[in-house]
Amino acid sequence: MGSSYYQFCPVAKAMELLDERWTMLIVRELVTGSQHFNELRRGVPRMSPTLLSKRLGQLVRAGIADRHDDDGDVRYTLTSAGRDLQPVVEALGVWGTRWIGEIGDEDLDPKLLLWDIHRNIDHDAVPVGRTTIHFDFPGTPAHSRHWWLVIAAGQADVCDADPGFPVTITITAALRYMVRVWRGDLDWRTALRSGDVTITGPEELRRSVPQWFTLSVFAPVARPVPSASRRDGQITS
Amino acid sequence: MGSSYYQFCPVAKAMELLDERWTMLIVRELVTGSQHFNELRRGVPRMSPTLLSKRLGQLVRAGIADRHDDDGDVRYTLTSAGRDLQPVVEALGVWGTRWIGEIGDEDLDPKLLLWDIHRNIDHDAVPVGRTTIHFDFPGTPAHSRHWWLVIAAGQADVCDADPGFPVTITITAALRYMVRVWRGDLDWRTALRSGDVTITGPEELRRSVPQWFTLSVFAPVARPVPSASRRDGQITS
DNA sequence: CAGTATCCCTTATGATACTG
DNA sequence: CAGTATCATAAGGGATACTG
Repeated sequence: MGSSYYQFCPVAKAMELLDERWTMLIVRELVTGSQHFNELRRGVPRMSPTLLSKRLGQLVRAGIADRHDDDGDVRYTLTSAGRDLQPVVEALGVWGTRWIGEIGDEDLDPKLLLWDIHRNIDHDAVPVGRTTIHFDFPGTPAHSRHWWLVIAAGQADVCDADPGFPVTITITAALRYMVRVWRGDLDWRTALRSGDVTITGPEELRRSVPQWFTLSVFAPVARPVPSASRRDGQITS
Repeated sequence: MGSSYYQFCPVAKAMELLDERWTMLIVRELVTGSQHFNELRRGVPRMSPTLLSKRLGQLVRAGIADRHDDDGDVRYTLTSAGRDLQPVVEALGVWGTRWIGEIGDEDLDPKLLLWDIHRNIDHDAVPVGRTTIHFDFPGTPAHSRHWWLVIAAGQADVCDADPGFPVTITITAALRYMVRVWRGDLDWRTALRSGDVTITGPEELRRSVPQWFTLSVFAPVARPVPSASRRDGQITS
């Protein structure tokens, strides 16, 4: 539920609804456009379905989301109040981008990365016809090392098994580097020049590959100047 | 600690640090300028000192706050990362102001209201010399019905007992209405005209009283148009 | 697809009292 | 002033299996 702070301050009233674990991530997913239960789940894979269900119920009761059941086709959408949370999500993302650059190994989830990437393909930049991109993350455990992105007809599908189509382009990179590129911590040019990310395939395509992907919306956020001494860090206690 | 979401998304990384109960309220207090432990406590009176202490430690470890101990004089201040949270606090406050207009009786804490008001006196608007404002909240339990604000020499003090000075002005209102004025849900003019708030004292002063107070920073926030049907509400489950 | 049903268990938090 | 110490309770949340 999010128990009360017993304050009339609007920040407190807002946090009563929003400060529970996972809640803002679900709002983020809804802002991003996910609507179906299992679609939402993919954005918060470590959350149990029970808890997701509970949180969605809370968001509906709070007037932030609506549940539409059109004959078995259930969708969750944001209400106007929910849509108005976008600035909050953005402010959080900007802050997180600026001040939490250190990502732990446990945070590097390839499935989540592919899920993000597939939602942000620039279909106008990708060649017409079917394009199959093979991602190879050396250093990542075998079962999640290889991924395929099949792009066709303005649609993109993620596969964790070889779909069998001829591979157009292969992108090879330690998962961490690919994530850094996605987040905008590292730009394509630098990553490619240093060899931390490698693109394999026909010369004439290779150059345009970076344009196929629209990176994280937070990628363009200006990083703080690395001042004299700063302590970064997660809360560890 | 705020356990991990195991996501590289900056929103998730930010919420790992910020989504624990009370944390954003402490950040709000720090943004507002409170520094001393007991000063911070006044802003979060329902929080136990143990928990406040713990949260402050977490904020320090997270690089959001600094603890300065100058010879026993302990102060907490925001780091540059912490100061950069102001947009987040503001976005939350704006959202809360727009979408959570229904304040429960339990949220109407007169002490908190006076504490807020006293921090936001427009000393240039208040008469020179000593000004004593008596707040009377009929309907509020006897022990917290009467409050005094003593303003002098650019300083304001809150008293829950009669300080004995001659009262310059008395403001009488149900606590709820005074809170609504403070939050900007109700403007002075309307409140005075309807009689929900009454100002007693010398005619020439009465008119200027509203100018003495700078209301909540969120008071000017535009409220959403009250559309056809909307369900407001707290999470109640 | 869209959730429920259980079960367990840590831990977060509230309340209160005390200290250098 | 600036916290610690202690304690007990509730509940929040993780894991897993199951259902119409």
